[in-house]
Amino acid sequence: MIAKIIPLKRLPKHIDILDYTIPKTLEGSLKVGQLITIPFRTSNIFGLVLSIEKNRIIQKKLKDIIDIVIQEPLLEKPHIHFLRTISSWYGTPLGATIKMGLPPLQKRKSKEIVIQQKEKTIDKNITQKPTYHLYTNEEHHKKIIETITKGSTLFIVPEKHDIKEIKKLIPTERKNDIIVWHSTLSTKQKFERWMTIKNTKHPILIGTRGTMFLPIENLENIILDKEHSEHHKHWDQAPRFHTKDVATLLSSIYQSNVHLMSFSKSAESYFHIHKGTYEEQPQKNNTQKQQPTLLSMADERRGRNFGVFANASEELITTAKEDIFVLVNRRGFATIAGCNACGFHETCNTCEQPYVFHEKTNKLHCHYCQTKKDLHKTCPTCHAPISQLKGAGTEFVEKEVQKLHTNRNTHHIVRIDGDTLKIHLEKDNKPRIIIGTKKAIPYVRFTQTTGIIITDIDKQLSMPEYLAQEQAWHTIQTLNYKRREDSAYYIQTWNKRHIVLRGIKENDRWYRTDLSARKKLSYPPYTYLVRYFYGDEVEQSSKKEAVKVYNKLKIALTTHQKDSTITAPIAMHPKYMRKKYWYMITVKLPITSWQKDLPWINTHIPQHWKIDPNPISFLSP
DNA sequence: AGCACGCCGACT
DNA sequence: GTCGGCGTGCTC
Repeated sequence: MIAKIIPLKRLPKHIDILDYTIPKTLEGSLKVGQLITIPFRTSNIFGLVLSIEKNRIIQKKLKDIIDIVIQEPLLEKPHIHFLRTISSWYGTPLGATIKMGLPPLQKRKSKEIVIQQKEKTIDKNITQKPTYHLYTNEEHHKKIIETITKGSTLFIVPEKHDIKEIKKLIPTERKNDIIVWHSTLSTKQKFERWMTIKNTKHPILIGTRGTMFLPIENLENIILDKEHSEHHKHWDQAPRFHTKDVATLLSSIYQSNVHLMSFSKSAESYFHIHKGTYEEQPQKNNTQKQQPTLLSMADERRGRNFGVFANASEELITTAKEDIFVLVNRRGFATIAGCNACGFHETCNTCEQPYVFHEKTNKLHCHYCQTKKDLHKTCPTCHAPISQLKGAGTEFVEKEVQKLHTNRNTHHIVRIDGDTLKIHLEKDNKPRIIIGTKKAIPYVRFTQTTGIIITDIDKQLSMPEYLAQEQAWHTIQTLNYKRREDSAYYIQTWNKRHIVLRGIKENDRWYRTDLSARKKLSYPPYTYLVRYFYGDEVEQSSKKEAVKVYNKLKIALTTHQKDSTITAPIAMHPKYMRKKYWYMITVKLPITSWQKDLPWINTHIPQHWKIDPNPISFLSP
């Protein structure tokens, strides 16, 4: 008798399943899903039993399985099937993917794994449509959670700090079933919690995206909260998955109900609700909070105000009795040195990213390839003096706030952005003015914040990304959701008539416009997008490789008559990153068949390429 | 990926 | 005759 074994070791994709002979002594006790030890090359390693085959002719000499580590299988068959699908979608080696569903394994510690046998429940065999819940306040949010938290439930939140908020909303009688999971747990905690999950009948698992790989059998409900958030995508490293795609797969395997919820509906969900692929839970008459006030910067200039803040914003800052939050866009767009006369701005020669001006060194910095350059005094094209372009960064805005507060000392003025390494907040009762990027939002005390200002929404709105508008929309809605009812909320803009800003008054307007633009360009949600990218130290080699794979893929797609389109290789943005030049190819698959098309296309992609299905960015990694 | 194997050139 | 450097190919 032989067995197919998945070696639990980081190995290349093509050696994911190996055959071993089953020694007579283990014949009766070997089971699918068991953790075993196998000889591999010169040492013994862990392996997982994938299948047992009784009548197969053995062609070549195979090695014997050494021993069974734990009698009770670590993973159930459906869970192995789930992880194999993940491996085929995201091109991750099977052994490494299986490990995502297992506890941290150490040779000595593995003896401590104790698994109680659980009785099997009968499959329901009906998969319902995903249900959508839009909530307008935390009370409403809590009510929804109370009605759907039945049996074993998986809560996926976009970020770690969202976990404690959900914990508060779980009905009291179910609080004992809560198990929290996130990537920063220690090895010991992960080990213990993995066993608790395995041995709890109806757990309520709350965690970030990695929680979806844990072994919850008979999963009844999958809930994705803040469904609009870009943090639902694991873009960082392989497998580059989106929680929505993984949730759909889980629900098809366990026949679980999928619930999507948010206070700000994603365009994708809007599309699915109207198409009927999602069922929207009817809204009770929940009062909507008043939307933000738009402040036209063009009008301010006409009124001879040339500052960063509109007059109303300035008044808010100078008269504040409690906290104020000033949201400024990302640093990269902050202090770009350029010419106000002709629009010239300095870009890095290697990666084509705009340079960022740093006052400390008085030089231009490229934060992608770490190069520095002296600042031109005058514009090389039109000889006008070079200045810092409008749309100031957090540092600059902080200085402006300090100016407004000279000799006052009523507030702590705190800057929180991607550069701030340690966030230091004084514990005293003195009010704060926080100047920060989106990263600062979790540190804002919304119950004592009486004013919110977004200084430069325009930069976000004009980014060359198909999701840029949507992200701006959700940022606006997030602050509106979190803010105190009686607080002031200002958005400064140069373009009051921008479609996103018009959407503030006519809710559906932005959704419809943005979706029709996406339809014209065959972008998601009308197609399923997959990006493949490749990096090389030599730019020409990277480009050549991309062209080669593109041609190969194009032939494969046409000969197999796949209903998919492919775009010619383009440089990524930034194209030089981590000492490599990056090129990419994108493929658009039909939304009805991507699940089976994706693994097929992946087989045409060479080893060292990165596979990124359902990306949140079109140009950037 | 990581390791063994083998081919070849240099050196005791 | 032996040591070691690196290119090739396999892992059950």
